[in-house]
Amino acid sequence: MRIKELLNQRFSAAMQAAGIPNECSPILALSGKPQFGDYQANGAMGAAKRLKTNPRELAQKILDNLDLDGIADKLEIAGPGFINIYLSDSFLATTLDQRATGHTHASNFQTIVVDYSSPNLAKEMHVGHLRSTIIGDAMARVLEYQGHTIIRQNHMGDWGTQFGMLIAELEQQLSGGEQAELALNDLEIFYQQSKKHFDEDQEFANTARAYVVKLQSGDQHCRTLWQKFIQVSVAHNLEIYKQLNVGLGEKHIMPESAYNDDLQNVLDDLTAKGLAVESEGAKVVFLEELADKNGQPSAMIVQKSGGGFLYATSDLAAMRYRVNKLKANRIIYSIDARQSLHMKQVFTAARKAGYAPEGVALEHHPFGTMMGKDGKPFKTRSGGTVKLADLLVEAVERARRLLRDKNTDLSEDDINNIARKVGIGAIKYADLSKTRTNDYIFDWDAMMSFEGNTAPYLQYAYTRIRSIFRKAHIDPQNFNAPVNIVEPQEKNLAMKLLQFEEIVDQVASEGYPHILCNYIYELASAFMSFYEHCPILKDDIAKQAQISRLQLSKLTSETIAKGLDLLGIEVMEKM
RNA sequence: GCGCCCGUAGCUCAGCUGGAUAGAGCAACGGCCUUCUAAGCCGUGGGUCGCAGGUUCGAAUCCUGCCGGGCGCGCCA
Repeated sequence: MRIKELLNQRFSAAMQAAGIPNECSPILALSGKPQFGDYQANGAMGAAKRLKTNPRELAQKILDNLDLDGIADKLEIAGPGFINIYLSDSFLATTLDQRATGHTHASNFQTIVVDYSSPNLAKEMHVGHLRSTIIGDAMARVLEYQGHTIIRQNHMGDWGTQFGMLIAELEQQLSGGEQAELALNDLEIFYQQSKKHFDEDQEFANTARAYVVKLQSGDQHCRTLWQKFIQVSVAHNLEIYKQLNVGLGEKHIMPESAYNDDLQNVLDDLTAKGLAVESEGAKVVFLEELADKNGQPSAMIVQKSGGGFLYATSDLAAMRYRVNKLKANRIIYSIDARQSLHMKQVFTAARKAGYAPEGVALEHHPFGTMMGKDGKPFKTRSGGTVKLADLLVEAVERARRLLRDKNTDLSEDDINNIARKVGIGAIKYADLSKTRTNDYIFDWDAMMSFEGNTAPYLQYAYTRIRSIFRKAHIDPQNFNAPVNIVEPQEKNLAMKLLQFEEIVDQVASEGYPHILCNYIYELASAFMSFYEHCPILKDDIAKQAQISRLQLSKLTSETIAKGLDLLGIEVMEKM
């Protein structure tokens, strides 16, 4: 049950009964301070302005018509017309008791395409791919949890100009007796060698250019070399996803090349509809909807003067596929904020061309850049791009060192397993916990200090609870007891527990995972405080209080684990 | 030139359709381990919310203009 929703309904009914027009919302919010109750309704003031009456009198009129029997045990009007709501302990306890093991699904199921990660296969994945990958994955998990049908789409870049260069390089190395596996052992080095040849060797460059054309027109020789390369690169990416605990696999790959045969069709269609016109030798879609102040329409090139297609074209082809074949109701693009204009263009063109009818929601979920401690884009000490694989290895290694320093009870196997979950979790959480639209500073020391708002703090809260149950020889899965709220820490924890579903709803609709992070952190903090103040297994604890506290602990552990799971972060029994 | 985003405590960040005295963490300082894991808890200090106007009962939040920073703008993806 969503408490806010319940209060909203009750207040709306009361406002209607008080003769307040429906457009006026009760404006319910959590109270910022204990002296203002648990929740507050701030709608009386706005409604009073509209009706030109006294806000406090109107608030009283709302209260006269309000039925919160068994929910709140105190209501008060404060300040200019705030209504403060004090929830009753028994209501919170009963609501927690009634909380089903499952959860409330979304009321209207949708088919949602989430386009994320989408690395370029020409090189190894680097830190620039991290945000799309983990933010998109978190969204997919959240929406899946709500019961929607989620189709993950990994729009891998396997079709650019650079592939001519890469297969020419591969051909040369293979003809020199090199094994493909060995040549492609380090994709980054391979790319650099290839680029060097391309820049320094005229003949090689010509071959490379010719190979792009041959590849795209289906030449078998080029196709075979290309597949060899793609295979290795894809395997590398899949390994990264596994390391990251990201739900992307082989079946989610829908690379650019898959749309190759449809690009001409898209262009023909755009031309037939009068959307694509010739301009300076290229085919361009001019969008008046995105015109600047001077009336200059925004231009999106869909075919180069040489005849080649661009990513705008394949994005439109992908859009048609997702709407027509995948039957998407909502399409989410987890893509860098720097591509905002491009996304706007694609969306606008897709609407005009009828590829995405109004009923299909198109959402660009942009994110900022990962910065170093110096505030400039995150690079290695020598100034190169940081490979994702290296980043993950370092995270796990740092976590392992920390575990060794802190604890000697754990076996080597335990340490390795926990270090992976802690290290990877720390990286993901550090990213997901920041507002995604802003740039953020990547700071090893901050995220690995494991203090405050970090993944390890949340994981630690979880292990503390598991430890209690181990000590009590109780299997939490089979444990169930009525909640009884006495202490303020118990109430605070109960309140937080009951907010989980509405937080998930918010993340699902708005697409900001940091809201969920903040919530889990507040929940874990509430538990830590409860843990310190409300002993559970001590001898002098009354049976009723003990089982109630065990129940609160159990619900907390489940909620933390589920919340972290929606973010793609794992928990462990000990740490 | 045009367009988008950002500016909140020393640092990193929250701040929920405009709400009450702007909140966390880190760092600093002071307490709490023979008692369920101290990766923890409790407390103290620290902010002209970039600047100036405007809208109103009320503005970090909305509008306008400046200042400062980042990014993008037809043949790369």
